[in-house]
Amino acid sequence: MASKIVEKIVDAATALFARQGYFGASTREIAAEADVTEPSIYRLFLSKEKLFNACLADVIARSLAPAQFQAVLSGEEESAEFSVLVARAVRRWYSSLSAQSARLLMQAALSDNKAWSKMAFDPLDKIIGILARRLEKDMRVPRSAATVASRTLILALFQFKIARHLLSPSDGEREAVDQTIEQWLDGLSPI
Amino acid sequence: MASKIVEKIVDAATALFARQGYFGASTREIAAEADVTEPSIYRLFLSKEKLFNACLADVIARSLAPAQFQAVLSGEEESAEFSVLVARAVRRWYSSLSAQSARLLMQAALSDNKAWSKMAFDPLDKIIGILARRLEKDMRVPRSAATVASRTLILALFQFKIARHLLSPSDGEREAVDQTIEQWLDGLSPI
Amino acid sequence: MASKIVEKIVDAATALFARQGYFGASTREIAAEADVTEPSIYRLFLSKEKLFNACLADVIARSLAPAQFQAVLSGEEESAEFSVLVARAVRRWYSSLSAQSARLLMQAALSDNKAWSKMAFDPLDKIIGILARRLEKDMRVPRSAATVASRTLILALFQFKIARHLLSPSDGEREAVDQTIEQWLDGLSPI
Amino acid sequence: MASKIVEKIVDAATALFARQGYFGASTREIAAEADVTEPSIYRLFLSKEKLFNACLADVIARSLAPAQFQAVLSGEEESAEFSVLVARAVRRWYSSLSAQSARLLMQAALSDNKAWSKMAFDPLDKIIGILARRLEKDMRVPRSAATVASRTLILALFQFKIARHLLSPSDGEREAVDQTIEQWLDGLSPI
DNA sequence: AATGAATGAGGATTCATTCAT
DNA sequence: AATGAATGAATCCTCATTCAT
Repeated sequence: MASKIVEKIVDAATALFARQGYFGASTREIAAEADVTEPSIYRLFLSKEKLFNACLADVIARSLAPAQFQAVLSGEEESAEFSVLVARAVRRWYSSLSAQSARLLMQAALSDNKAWSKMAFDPLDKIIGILARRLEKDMRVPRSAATVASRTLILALFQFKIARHLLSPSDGEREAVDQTIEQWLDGLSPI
Repeated sequence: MASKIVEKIVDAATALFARQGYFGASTREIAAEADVTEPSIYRLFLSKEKLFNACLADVIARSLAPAQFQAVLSGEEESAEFSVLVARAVRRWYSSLSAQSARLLMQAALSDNKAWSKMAFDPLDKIIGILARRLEKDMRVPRSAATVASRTLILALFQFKIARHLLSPSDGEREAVDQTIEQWLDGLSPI
Repeated sequence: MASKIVEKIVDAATALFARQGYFGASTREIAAEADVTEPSIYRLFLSKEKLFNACLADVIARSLAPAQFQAVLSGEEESAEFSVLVARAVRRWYSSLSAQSARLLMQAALSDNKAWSKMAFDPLDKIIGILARRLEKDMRVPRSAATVASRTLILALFQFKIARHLLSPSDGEREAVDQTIEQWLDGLSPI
Repeated sequence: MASKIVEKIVDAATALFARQGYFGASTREIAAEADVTEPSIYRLFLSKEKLFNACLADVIARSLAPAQFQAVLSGEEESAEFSVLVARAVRRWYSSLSAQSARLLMQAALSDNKAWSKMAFDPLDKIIGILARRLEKDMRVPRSAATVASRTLILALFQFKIARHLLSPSDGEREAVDQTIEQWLDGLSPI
């Protein structure tokens, strides 16, 4: 299992990068956390930058995959009501995203590295786009309004994922998110 | 004017911390950017941590001050319609917040330092609370729903401030925000 | 053919050592250049030092072999004039020495390792000695003068081999060397 | 005396670079030898490369300065015989060059860095040129022959400086060099 | 009040070498 | 015989911080 060590390193690095940022996490720390020597990291990832890249790609691949969102939205079960489908898709997207992943994405987004911030926001952008198109089609909301609405929901939830423990520490996350989605659906005004 | 140099340092440090994070910005860089020597920084701020603290406090003081938000909301001009007041307050809060400030706040929020993330989210939390209480009172929205709604708007706008150039590079920021607020007001369902 | 790989390694290592010196050339580079794995190098040469030794020995064996110089000098064709023989011997010695070999020898000569610098200069010393003895015998030049003269020619040519492209980049190497030898022969003053 | 430390570092570095080459001498060693901390080196020289550069420039400036050679050659004392002037100039040039300097120059010459090998050979080239022009003028030796002759002498002596202890360990350096120059002068054939 | 010089600790990265397989 | 993975030590260099002046 050669990939076992790759996984160990990516996991450790993701955790540390998410918590301390790119510059705050040292390769030494990462190696220690992954129970691996530093040169092993360099053999497998060549540089700290590329390791960060790998973590970012991993997080993106395993979380908010737009394709999956699309799939859930266009629902096999055509019978289901529109609002139910949307709620389900958004909820799944949200819960596929661990707090740690969200933090790593945000670290990437804030970094000086253009490629990384693009990588981080791209999936959000795609999700927003998919959702907007669906609103446009099914609720006859004008495109621009649909985009604004989608953006509001997705950005709010993304930010909430990062900040929840500070903004509503007592409430359950599940309920808070459900309420947010529901309320948002209620507010959608078909024309 | 001893405070002239304090200001220069805080400005330079804020810019660098916002862009590169706490660990990514070195005191050397900061000193160079502020056109000051490193020991001057230490004389005035004692440590890098305390300098970051000062930047954070400065940003918070000059941006999203909850007191101001409260003031605008409770409006001197009582005659004004509720929705107009809310829109105005939110818009002012949003535009008081430079992209750089938002990024610094986010850097603080993401940092391992509990005090900093608390400092960063506290004003958001306060704004959300103020807005929610107003919704409750004036629109007779139940407290819980009011909080959810307020949170959605504020978090979405905050995130948008950071990400705008990546999420809707073509649109004007002004319009996008106005639309977001308007739409949100439309969706508010009084009971 | 186990020796095929030995050869590949020695060739690659010689090239790299000649260009970058002992410390400047890494075993990794050498392995890559030789298209071989690093452990193979260690199996065959035991250490980097011993590999350098092997390269040095190889270069010495294949270039400025004093025995050959001696052979040419004492010439099978006894009839040939003395100066012709000398010119031929020196020219052959010179052209047996590639620029790369000369550089490797110089790297060895400059190294802190006494054994290596001795190894590098030994053949030069032998060539000088042989040439001097011949001058003494055939031209009745006193031993000391003969040594001085021989040393001048050999050292100049050796240095020229290393520096030619910087010292007379336009001229052909062949002509420059021939001229040098000729002129030197002309200057020899029999007593 | 801010320059005291610069001098200490350059001296230590020159010694180590001359003996062990650019890659063989570590900044740690250099710092220890100079009785200075590593960061001090970096404050003053910015990088190891630039430190080497400084050493090289220093050696060149203090040794084989062509201008000085020229001055001696064109001699204030016009009365002096040509051969005496030449001998004196060459002897001075030779003795201005410590063995350590010669080794550093050779290390530079052998390095992969084009700029360094050029820097190292440039003064030799200049000396050769000056000497050749003088031969041409005063001894009516054709230019090409003059260059060849000058090159032979200078390269031989330069190489001898590096190798003497290995090539004529018993003789005094002084005598060996004097003999070389004398013999060379004898061999010069005016036309 | 201000600065140039200094420093110990640590940063990322690569080294020569060895061990399983 | 050959290789991919591993490792401890060292590489160059920068950090936050302090000390004289």
